[in-house]
Amino acid sequence: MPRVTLKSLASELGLAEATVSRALNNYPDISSTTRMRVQEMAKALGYTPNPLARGLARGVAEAVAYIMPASVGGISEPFVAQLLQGLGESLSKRKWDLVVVQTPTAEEEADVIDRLARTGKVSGVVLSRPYKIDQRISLLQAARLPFVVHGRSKHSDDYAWYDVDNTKAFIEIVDHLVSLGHRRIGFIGAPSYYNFAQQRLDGFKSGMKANGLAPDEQLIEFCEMTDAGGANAAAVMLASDIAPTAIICATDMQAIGAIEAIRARNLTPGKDISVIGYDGLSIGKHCNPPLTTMAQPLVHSGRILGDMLLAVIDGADPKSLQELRSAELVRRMSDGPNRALTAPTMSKGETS
Amino acid sequence: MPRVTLKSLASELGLAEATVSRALNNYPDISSTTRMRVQEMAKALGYTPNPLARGLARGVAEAVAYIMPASVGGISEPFVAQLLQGLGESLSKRKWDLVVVQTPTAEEEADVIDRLARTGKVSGVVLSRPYKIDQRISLLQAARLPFVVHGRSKHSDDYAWYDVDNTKAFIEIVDHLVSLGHRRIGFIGAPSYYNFAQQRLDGFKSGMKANGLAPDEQLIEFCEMTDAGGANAAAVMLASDIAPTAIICATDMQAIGAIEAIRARNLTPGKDISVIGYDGLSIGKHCNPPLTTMAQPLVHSGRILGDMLLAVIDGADPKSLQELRSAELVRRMSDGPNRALTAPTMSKGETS
DNA sequence: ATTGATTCCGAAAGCGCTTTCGGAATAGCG
DNA sequence: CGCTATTCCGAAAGCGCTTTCGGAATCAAT
Repeated sequence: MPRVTLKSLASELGLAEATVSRALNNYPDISSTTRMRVQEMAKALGYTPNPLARGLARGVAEAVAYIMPASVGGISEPFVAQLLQGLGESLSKRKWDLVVVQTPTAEEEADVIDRLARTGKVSGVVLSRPYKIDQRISLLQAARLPFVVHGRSKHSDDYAWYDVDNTKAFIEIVDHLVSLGHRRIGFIGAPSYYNFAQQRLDGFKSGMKANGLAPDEQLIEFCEMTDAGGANAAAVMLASDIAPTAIICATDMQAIGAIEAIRARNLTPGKDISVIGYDGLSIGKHCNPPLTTMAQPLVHSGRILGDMLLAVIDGADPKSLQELRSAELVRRMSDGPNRALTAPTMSKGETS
Repeated sequence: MPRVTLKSLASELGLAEATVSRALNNYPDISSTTRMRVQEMAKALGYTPNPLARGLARGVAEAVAYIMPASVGGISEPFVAQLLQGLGESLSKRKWDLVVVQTPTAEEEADVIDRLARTGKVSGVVLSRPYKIDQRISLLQAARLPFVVHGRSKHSDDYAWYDVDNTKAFIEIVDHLVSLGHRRIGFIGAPSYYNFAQQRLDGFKSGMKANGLAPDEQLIEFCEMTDAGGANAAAVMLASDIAPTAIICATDMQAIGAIEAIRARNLTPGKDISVIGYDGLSIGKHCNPPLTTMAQPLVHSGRILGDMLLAVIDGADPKSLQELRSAELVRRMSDGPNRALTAPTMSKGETS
C-alpha cells in the first residue's frame, strides 16, 4: 500500500502541492472552502505528513531530547519513569516526540550534546540532576540549543529551570526534628558534585544554626545514593561515641539503608533513632517502619518542564522561566520524639 | 556559526557532494586516498550528517520507538528505566535514537501505532507487556513495521520476542514451597488480559497438579499489580476458613502488599505464612521480612531486545528471533517451612 | 596505437515537505 | 467600463542527503 503523500493528495484534489500544504497548515491565504475540502480529503485518506521531510524543510525537528542520568540504579529508577510520563504528556499536546539519550560515560556527554546540537534532530533538551558546575549547560548555551534543567546548577541565572527548594526542605526537616526534641542530628549527604547535594547540606547546616545547634562534622557523612551507601554511612555514625538521636538523609534510598543499619544494632528506627529521607518514593511505605520523607511531585515536574521547554523553543526568555517548588513532609513512622532528652546537647564549639 | 553541511564540505575539498557522501559511507567505488582525505576533513570540520535529511533520502529513520506502558506507577517504574537503559546501550552502537511514546488511553494506542507506521519516523518498535490478544501486534504486522515484543501474546509464532518463562517460574515456586512442606497455597494474580498473568496462573496450577495438589479456587484472587491490590487480595484469603500457609504473588508489588496484610493480622510473614513474589525488584530487600522473589535481568533484556530489533530491521526473519529465558529464585526471608504440617491437605475434589 | 575492461568521480534526480514570489481571477471603486 | 486593490492559488526553489547513471580517465591486452 503506497503511502499517501502530499503529492498524491494534491493530485487527488486537483490542486497544487503548495496549496494543499498551506491549507493543512491553516495559512490565511487559502479560501475557507478549499481549506475544508483539503482537510476532509486528508482525513479521509489518512494523510500524515512525513515528519522527516517537514523537519528538513522547516529546519526544526518536532522532538526534544531527555538526557538520562548515567547512573540508573538506585534512586534514578522511579524518578526517570515518572518524569518521562509527565514530559510525554506535555509534548503530546503538540504531537512532538521525546527521544531519550544516554550518556554512558561522563566524557561522552559532551559528544552527545554536540551531536544533538549540530544535527538538529531535536529542537530542545531536558537535563536532570545538574552538577554544581555543569559543562553540559555551557555546551547547550554555546550551541544555542533550547533547554530546561530539572534542578539547578550553581549559577542558574540565565537559563530555564524547575527545581524544588532543597535548602528550605532540609531546614524544615531540621525544624521538625528539633520540635521533637532532637538536638544531636546526623546528616547523610550525596556526592558533592551534584548541586542538589550541596543545597541539601546547606539546608541542614542552616537549619541547625537557626535552632542554635552546631552541626558536628563527625555526624556528617557522604555516600552514593543507594541503600548500601546509606547503611554504611549510618553504621559509622552509630559507632561514634556521640551517636545521633536522629539522622537526616539526602535521599530515600540512603534512608532505607540507614534504617537497616539501625536495626542491625538492635535499635528501633523511629523510636530509638529517627530517620527522615527525601524524595517521597512510594517504596518508603513498605519499610519497617514506613519512612518519613520529603516528597516532590515527579509527574507534575515532567509536565512543567515540558511546557517550559516548549515555551523556550517558541522564543520565550529562559530567564523568565524559573520555578521553585516546595517539597512537603510526608510523615510516616520513622520519626518520633527524642527518647534521650537528658543526653548532652553539645560536645564541641561552633563549627561552620 | 553556519552548520557544516555536505555541500560545504564538498566545496572545501573541491569534490562533488556525491563523492563526499559515498566516501563517508564507505562505498567501494571511491579510491582509498580520497576516502581518507574526505574522512579526515570531515572529522576536522566536525561534520555530522543531518539525520532528517538522511532519513528522508534513504527512506529509513535511524530511530526506534519504545511504547511505554500506559499505567506507570506501581511496578512499571523500575521496569521502564532499566529496560530503557538496556535498549539505549544496544542502539547506541549504531548511534540510533530511542523515542519514547506514550499511549495515554487504550483507544489511542491504535492511533499511535498508525502514526508511527505511516510517518516513517522510526524504523522499528519495542512493545512491552502484551495482552493475550494484542491488537497493537496485528497493527504492526499489517503496517509491516519491524517490531519486537518484550513478552509474548497468546499467539506468538510469527514475530520476534524475548520473554521469561513465566509458567516454568511459577511451577518452580510451587515446587519450592511444596518442598518446604506447604500444601495449601494461595495465588494472587494480575489482570487476566495480560498474557503474562495467564502464564503465571497456568504455572501455578500446573505446579500444584504436578505435586498432586488441587488449586482451590477460593485461594485464587486477582487484582491490580500494586501493593494495595495485593494487600486486599491477601486479606480476603486470610479471612477464609481455609487460609493458606503460603501465598504466591504474580508481582513483587502485590507480594509487598500481601506481607503487610499478613502482619496486619498479627501473623509473621515468612514464618506463619510464606510469601513469594516475582520480578526481583531491589526494593524487596527492604521489606520486613525481605521478600523472596523470582528475578529477571531487566537491563540485559533491554539489550537483547535492541539487538533483536536491529536484526529484524536488517531483514532477519522474526520467527528466528525468539528467546526464552529463565527467571531465578532469589531467596530472602519471606519464605519458610510450613508450620502447620498437621493441617488438612485437601478440602475439595480436584478442580482444573 | 586501438580496443575493451576498470577504476573513479560528477551531474542530476529525487526523498516529502515548506515557503517565497508572482500571476490569474475576482472584487471594489470611481 | 476601465483601473487599482484583493483574494486565492500554482510554479519553483530549496532543506541536506543518497543513489543511479553515465562519462572521463587510467589500465591491460592485442
